[in-house]
Amino acid sequence: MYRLATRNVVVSFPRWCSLALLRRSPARSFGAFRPSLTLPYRSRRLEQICCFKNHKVLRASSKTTKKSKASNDALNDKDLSHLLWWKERLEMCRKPSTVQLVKRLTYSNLLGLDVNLKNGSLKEGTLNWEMLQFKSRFPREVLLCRVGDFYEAIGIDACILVEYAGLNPFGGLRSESIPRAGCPVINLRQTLDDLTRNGYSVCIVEEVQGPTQARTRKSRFISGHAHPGSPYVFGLVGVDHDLDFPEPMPVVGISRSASGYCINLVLETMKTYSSEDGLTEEAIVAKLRTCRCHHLFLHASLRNNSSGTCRWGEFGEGGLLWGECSARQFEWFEGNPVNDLLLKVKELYGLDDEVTFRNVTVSSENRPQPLTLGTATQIGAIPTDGIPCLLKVLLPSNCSGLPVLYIRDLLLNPPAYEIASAIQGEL
DNA sequence: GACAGCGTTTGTCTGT
DNA sequence: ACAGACAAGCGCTGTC
Repeated sequence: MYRLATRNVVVSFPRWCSLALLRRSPARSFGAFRPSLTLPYRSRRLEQICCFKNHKVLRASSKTTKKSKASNDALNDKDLSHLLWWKERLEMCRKPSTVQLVKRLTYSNLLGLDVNLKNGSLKEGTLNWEMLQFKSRFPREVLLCRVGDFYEAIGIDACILVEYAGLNPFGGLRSESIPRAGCPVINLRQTLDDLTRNGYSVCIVEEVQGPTQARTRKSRFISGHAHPGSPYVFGLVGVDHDLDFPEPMPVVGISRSASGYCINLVLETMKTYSSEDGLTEEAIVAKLRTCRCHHLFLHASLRNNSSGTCRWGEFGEGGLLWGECSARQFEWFEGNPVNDLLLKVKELYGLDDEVTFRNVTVSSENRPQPLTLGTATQIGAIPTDGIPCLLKVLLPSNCSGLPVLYIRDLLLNPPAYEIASAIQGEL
């Protein structure tokens, strides 16, 4: 018995390692992304890792331990950062059924599958293994895999589906199987809307249509992605049905420069980016509050305040921006505020390094400064309790959608005088 | 190896 | 009118 346990300790080390590292994650952390977990750091945690008791692993047979090892071989530092990212999101799940499902996860592979549970096999050639390959290509997207008349998700993705798409777990909560959930093909649009509305990107895997040889699985391929502000199109647009394209949601990066605060907006769908520098803290908070962003990245330069404490938000400076950001999900990034943000976007959307983004920054010469938060609030350009909404007064009651956003954007970011005159002339 | 059973959602059918 | 069974396609599991 002792020999078996000892053997499990050695063989299962990678799994324990990842689990122990994940357990160090604080209960509440604003920066979802952490720099790579370095090897020296791993060494320092070795003692804790070896003392970490996982009775489930100790109970496992040598056969299942072998399965665990197989699923861990490919787990690297980057995968760990992705798993940390998912773990933080899963900790926010509140539905009782989701909470129960999350307990069945192990963070030893990108899908969070416990290979010791029923249907948890990651053996090469199985559907789970194939889904893991797809997941590793887009680790921060929810993976929906077409299986017959359903789109199915397993592990972490199934938990997200249950929490945000209102689906029921496969086999209910009594099942001793891995978390699984799915929606019928006809409900894909609704499910994608639910996920993207909650800020998640989705990777959709289709199966090749047509007959297959007996006792062989269908071939599958990634047919597309759905992002917040960028709908999934493949197979959803019919001859008699128009797809409603929402306003694109940018990835936003905020940094500090010698001339003030800087905001960089990247639109993946358009492959464009724009930068605005020299903003006051109030102006950048106003921009943040009026911009629905897909992902928010904060540059390390924000942490180096003039007090020299490296504690952002302390002693007032940056406090307003900190208050705005701390209520949101964000990640820290370092390096060049533009180039490294673009790298993050490529990583996020699974784009090749060769993909280029066009700079569409509009020159701020001869252009009025954008409204500060205080002004925008007082005139009712930003919805505020007790202050009438200016846009509702200016525009007809039946006016909604893009026109409202356009006018609001004009108010918050006044164009150059000649452009403003031209717009006035047209009206 | 062959085969039955199971299962996400939802519309349809059947029985009470 | 209502409740329950069933089907859809696929892959996995368990049994023989």
